[in-house]
Amino acid sequence: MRIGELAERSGLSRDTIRFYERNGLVRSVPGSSATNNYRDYPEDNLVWLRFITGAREAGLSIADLRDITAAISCDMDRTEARQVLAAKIDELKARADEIRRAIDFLERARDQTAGSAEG
Amino acid sequence: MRIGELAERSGLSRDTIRFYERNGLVRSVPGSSATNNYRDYPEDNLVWLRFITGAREAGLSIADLRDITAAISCDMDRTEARQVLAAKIDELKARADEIRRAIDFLERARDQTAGSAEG
DNA sequence: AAAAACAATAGACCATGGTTCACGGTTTGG
DNA sequence: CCAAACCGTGAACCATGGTCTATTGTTTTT
Repeated sequence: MRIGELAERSGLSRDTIRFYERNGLVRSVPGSSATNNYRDYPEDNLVWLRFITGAREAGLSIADLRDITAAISCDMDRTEARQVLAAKIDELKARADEIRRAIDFLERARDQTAGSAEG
Repeated sequence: MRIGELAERSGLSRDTIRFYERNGLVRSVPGSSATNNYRDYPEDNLVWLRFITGAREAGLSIADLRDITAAISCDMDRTEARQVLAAKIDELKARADEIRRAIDFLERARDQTAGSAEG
């Protein structure tokens, strides 16, 4: 599909998709037409962009996602790929821990800010 | 304590602390000297900055933390404060969910990138 | 008392992650 | 056929979250 359709269906803007592509997060192939240089974005980009979007919300950087894309696209040998993925998984787990701590802190603070029906 | 000591003991730079202060994340009071305008940073800023640092790693923005600081500093009435805190807690929980999903995805990808001893 | 360290303020600077704009070419709908 | 919508490219622009650099004045240290 062309970029406009991908944008429409992924909910991202054309510009964001192009930005991701420039940074190695999205892959496309030359389109079939000889009269233009429109690119073709394979269907699986839809699933992929859903992951990317979630991963961005999870706090992974563009650089992180470039590495992950390379690892999953077999741009590197299996050993390296697994190392990259393991490293990002660890990063995410560390972030999850920070979040748990922050939630704890905030819940305690909220509970100390007693309700309006307090004595 | 003065900003240098706070920086030293918190592990943040003076500049970062001043930046946080400008943005309402840190509070200080005028120092006791009449000959300068050095500010005094109460001891509890140490605990507070530890939270701030963790919360930043957890993905809360400066704006989020400004709101949280205001809520916890009783700059607003209890009802509003509890609402703010509840909203930030929800935000963090949503992010935690995204992280779980991303970890799932990456672990599956890692496991499909079979080990070097594969067939 | 003079140098070195520290403080406050203001403004410039930087990286990240997009977004917008200007341009020329292509396709598509009426 | 021709305007509207689409595409690719490149560069400018923007907000966020700091960081660095003067500049000026105040302790501390020697």
